[in-house]
Amino acid sequence: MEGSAPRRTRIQQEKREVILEAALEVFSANGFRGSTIDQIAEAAGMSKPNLLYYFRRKEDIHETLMQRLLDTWLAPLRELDDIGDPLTELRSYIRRKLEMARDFPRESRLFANEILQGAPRIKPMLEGELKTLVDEKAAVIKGWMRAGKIARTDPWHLIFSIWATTQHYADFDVQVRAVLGADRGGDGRFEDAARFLEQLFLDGLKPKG
Amino acid sequence: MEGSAPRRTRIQQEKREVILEAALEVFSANGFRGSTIDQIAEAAGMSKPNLLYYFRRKEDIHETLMQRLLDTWLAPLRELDDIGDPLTELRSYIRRKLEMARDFPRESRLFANEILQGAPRIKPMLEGELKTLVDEKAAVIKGWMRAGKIARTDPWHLIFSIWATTQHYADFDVQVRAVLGADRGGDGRFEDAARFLEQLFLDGLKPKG
DNA sequence: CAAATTTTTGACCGGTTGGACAAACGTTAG
DNA sequence: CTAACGTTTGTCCAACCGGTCAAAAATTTG
Repeated sequence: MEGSAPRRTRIQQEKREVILEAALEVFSANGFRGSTIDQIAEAAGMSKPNLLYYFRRKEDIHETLMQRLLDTWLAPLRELDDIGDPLTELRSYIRRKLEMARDFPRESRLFANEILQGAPRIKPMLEGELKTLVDEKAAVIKGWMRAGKIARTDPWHLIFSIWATTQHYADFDVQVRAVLGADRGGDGRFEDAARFLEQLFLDGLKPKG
Repeated sequence: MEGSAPRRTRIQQEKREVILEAALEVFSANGFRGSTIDQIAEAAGMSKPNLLYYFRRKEDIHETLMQRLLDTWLAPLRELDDIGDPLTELRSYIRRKLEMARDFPRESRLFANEILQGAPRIKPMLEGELKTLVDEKAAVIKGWMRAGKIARTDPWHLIFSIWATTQHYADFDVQVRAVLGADRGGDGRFEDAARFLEQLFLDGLKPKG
């Protein structure tokens, strides 16, 4: 267990926020090893030793960032609710995830970076908390299938596909923009994506008989 | 333009292959900046100066790796053919991409790493060669839609969704395994994924009326 | 064989990086 | 004022990292 939360002055709280904001910017753009304390300190508008007064090690910043991220990151899935129309629930889950990709791309990339490197720092959480949550929601989805509310398929892979398709617009943003080009790669791309994903997940590609 | 290909001895060709194989392993696991020449040299079974005799700079290794990757990486999309049944064509494209995620996960992660960092080294290729290819195939898909062979939707986002869902099994492998757990996270996960994706892309989630 | 060429290595270098530290600075309370 | 406490900075260090270099070892060529 971790000891009780340390007492902090007002300045400490504020400066720590500034540092975390700066670190999110730097880490998500360069990865953990690709980022230097100096870069974060400069982005936070303070000297390196000053930064190290608030976070004693580079890893502490990353760890704090990751802990906060995970809470908000899984919130949409937690909201997936047994009551309410199944198709509507799934549709709004997809929409919420896509909105997060649009509004919090740095968080998405930070997470993607961590997973890509083999999740050295958060593997236990993936196998514990995350797995539990997904299993729980998979059971909910299975219930919908048994009730004939949605087509029978694999709930786990369904969740993976929602993660993959939505986060793609944050993690692979450069590629998406490059391929769509100047005209279609503007702000409208998220609405296009939302329309497409809704159709894909509800109706698939078969032409309407 | 680049000068003509340099003449190379047999040993040079072989050792360069060994180095590239080792570098793929190291780069895909740690990213470019997270990898050291020493790590690659050790994985290749040679000393650092010896490795630098074959590739004069760390970036040269990465560049060579990336050039090779892109050819094989886009091969499945190039094969997407106008002749033949549209749904069958798309189904086998998805299958091929999923097989690549299964058989070449390191290549997938190397690519993902590059894109995540903003594609500093391959952006021109994304905006040029890749965009051209995707636009071309999007036109093919649009033809299928006009002919009523598949449902009308956005071809570009359709391609994105295929990339996202298939590459997810390589790039986010740790997470997939963690969530599926010991029993379902084994070799069978790719077959489960194939079945799921086929159903998703063809029929969507609406229950059969 | 010997000469020429290619390959391998140990030693080294300059720059960067994460982090330590003590001293200085600022603020607040008595 | 002064003492106590929190904050900031300049300096420094050891480890690491990409890359050089000269010289040795191995291989190829004449």
